[in-house]
Amino acid sequence: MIGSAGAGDRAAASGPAGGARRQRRVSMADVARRAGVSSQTVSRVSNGHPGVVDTTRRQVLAAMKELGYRPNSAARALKRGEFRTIGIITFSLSTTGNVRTLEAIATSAAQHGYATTLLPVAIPTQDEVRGAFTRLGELAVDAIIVIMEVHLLDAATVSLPPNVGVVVADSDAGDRYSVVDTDQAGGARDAVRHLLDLGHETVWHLAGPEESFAAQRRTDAWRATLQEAGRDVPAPLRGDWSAESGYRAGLRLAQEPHCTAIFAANDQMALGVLRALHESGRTVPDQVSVVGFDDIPDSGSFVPPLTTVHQDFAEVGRRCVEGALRQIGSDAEERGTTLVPTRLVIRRSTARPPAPAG
Amino acid sequence: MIGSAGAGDRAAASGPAGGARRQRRVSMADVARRAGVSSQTVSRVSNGHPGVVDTTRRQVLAAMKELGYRPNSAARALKRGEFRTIGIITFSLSTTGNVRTLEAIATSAAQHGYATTLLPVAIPTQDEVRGAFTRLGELAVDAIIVIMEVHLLDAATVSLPPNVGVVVADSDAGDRYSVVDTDQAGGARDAVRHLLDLGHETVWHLAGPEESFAAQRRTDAWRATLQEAGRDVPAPLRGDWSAESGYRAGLRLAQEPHCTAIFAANDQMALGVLRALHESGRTVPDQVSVVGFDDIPDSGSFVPPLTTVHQDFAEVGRRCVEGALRQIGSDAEERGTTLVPTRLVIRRSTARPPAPAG
DNA sequence: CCGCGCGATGTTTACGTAAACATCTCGCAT
DNA sequence: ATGCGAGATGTTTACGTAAACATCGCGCGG
Repeated sequence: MIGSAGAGDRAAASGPAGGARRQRRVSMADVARRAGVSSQTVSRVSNGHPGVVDTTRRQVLAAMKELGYRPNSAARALKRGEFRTIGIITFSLSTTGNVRTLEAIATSAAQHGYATTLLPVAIPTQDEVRGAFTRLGELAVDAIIVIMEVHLLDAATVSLPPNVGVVVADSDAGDRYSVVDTDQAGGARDAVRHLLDLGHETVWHLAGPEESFAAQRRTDAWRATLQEAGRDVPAPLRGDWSAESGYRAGLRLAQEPHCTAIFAANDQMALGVLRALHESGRTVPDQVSVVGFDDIPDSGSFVPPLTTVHQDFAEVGRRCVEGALRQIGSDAEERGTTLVPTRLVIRRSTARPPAPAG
Repeated sequence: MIGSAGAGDRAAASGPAGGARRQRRVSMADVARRAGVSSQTVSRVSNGHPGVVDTTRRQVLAAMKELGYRPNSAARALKRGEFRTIGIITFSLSTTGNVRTLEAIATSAAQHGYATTLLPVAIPTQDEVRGAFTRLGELAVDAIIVIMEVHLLDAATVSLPPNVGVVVADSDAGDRYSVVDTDQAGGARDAVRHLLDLGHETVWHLAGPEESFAAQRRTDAWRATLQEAGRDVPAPLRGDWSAESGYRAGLRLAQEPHCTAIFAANDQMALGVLRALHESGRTVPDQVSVVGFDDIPDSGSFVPPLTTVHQDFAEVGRRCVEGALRQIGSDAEERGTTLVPTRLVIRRSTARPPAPAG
């Protein structure tokens, strides 16, 4: 109702030309004229400032509605010197973790009255990243959240806009940036201990790609946990996070007669491992136990439902935003790493190892 | 190098205070002073306008570099009346399709020099959607792309900013908006025909949620294809896109003795169906064939690898951006629907039906 | 040899908002 | 009764950019 009335008014005002959509926007001055007040009063109403008597406020609000007034955020940003926007740099959104973190960031930012500008970096080369930062520098953002391996960010650092804070998710650059991350090590340790507690002699590992710090930390914790327990450390296999790479690795693991427990660095690769084991005739969990990492929504529907390490991506996103806003507020750079705890979700892909043959 | 030099200069200029990050930004006036020209000349250089002699241009560029100048996009947007930004309204990013479309949109927009502002709508109520549109109206966007079921958009329409074009993905509102969508009907028809061609008597259907037009269209096409072929149309089951709901439906389908072919409305539900069939002792594809929809990256690693309908989300995203830019350029609203074709990917979850028992 | 014209550059102004400052109008205390 | 102060509202100005308009200088033709 309201909206259409406004539209009607404006169409009428635009004269016989009609249909033109890009006529001048309704400004505070227009509202002020209509309401019979000054534009400053309109501004006060618009921003909820005190010191406007109730009758006046109502008049202004009425005028706003009639005209369909919307604040011009460009002018507002220019005047205030801030954009109320957070920029997000991210790699491809093909991994669940990135997506869920992104979603949480956007949601959390919105709750704080901030918009989010998305800057995907198609190819993870330093040139691409630097380009993204350059574009961000020209963009209207008050802070930047980076969801990516930070070593690709090094060369780009120099072109970082000097006035914006940076928060990095999923990285180890706590010495240079404010980092929010899942407690990869703790999660991996829980996964390995779970398998050892079940009675497995050792745990094989399907690692994520070399360039991922998250993958590296999971691998390190896997190795450390085995060593602490005095177990053999089998050579880890390496995948690229994809189910397909998990499948290939799984085929090889299926050939290892002593392999009774596998810790895959993410759920998608675990999915591939499950398929490979299934096709190789090795049953899960009776002959081989499998643990994943992430707890993606589908993992409860794998065959069998996957025991995995739950990551609280929402919390990661929330803390990223908090960190970004804190930096915006304080004008001071932050450093250091915040870890978000994980939780082991035990389903049906893990069990006690089979009784030793012979 | 360049960046750090600029930072050094500015730190020096800022005097002994040091460390303050939110000093005033370098403006065109600063650059102009440094280069010994007028700010208008700086503007011309900055925007690549002709009519600046080469030596002057070089001086200006040098001054920009020295000072670390970055255009203020707020002022630019205010002056130009456009933001070079596309707003994206989307539901939760839990479905692969939305995510991949989003990614394609952001990438494509960036290639056209446009930024993308993300506006997630947590709860798909009309109030939420309207709120999102209100926020977008205040946001700095030249066009809006909506990735959601459009009927939730109806009530919000009235508060649509009058100057921005709207493109909708995944909807049937071609009469009111410019819509880009996957050819749901064609894909569903291909899936069903594939199963019929294999010799199945009929095809059971696990539909998506009622409120999804995509789901509805897939269901309609499934029914129509069966009817065209003169087959029985079993009552469709309904899921909510999740693997878990697919599992529940799958358990019921496993009880149907005549059910030899299942068309699930998306891959995730198909995953759940596969698990349910497996646990019920019905082998895929020997006893039951299953087809999904989407071709998510993991579907090739399901057990067995899933035959599914591939959606070209990248193309959908690209066309959304093209449509949005066209509307920005022409100041005219567009309507009508653009369909992006699908492709049936045949893997190993489909086969000829088992020979009739007895 | 002078002026015309064009290309290069400078100056003015407006975009819409909101802070800072100015003014105005009451009510209340003296 | 009157003046003072607090609260309500109006006026001025600046944010950084870029269009529109103004000016300057130089080369070339008459």
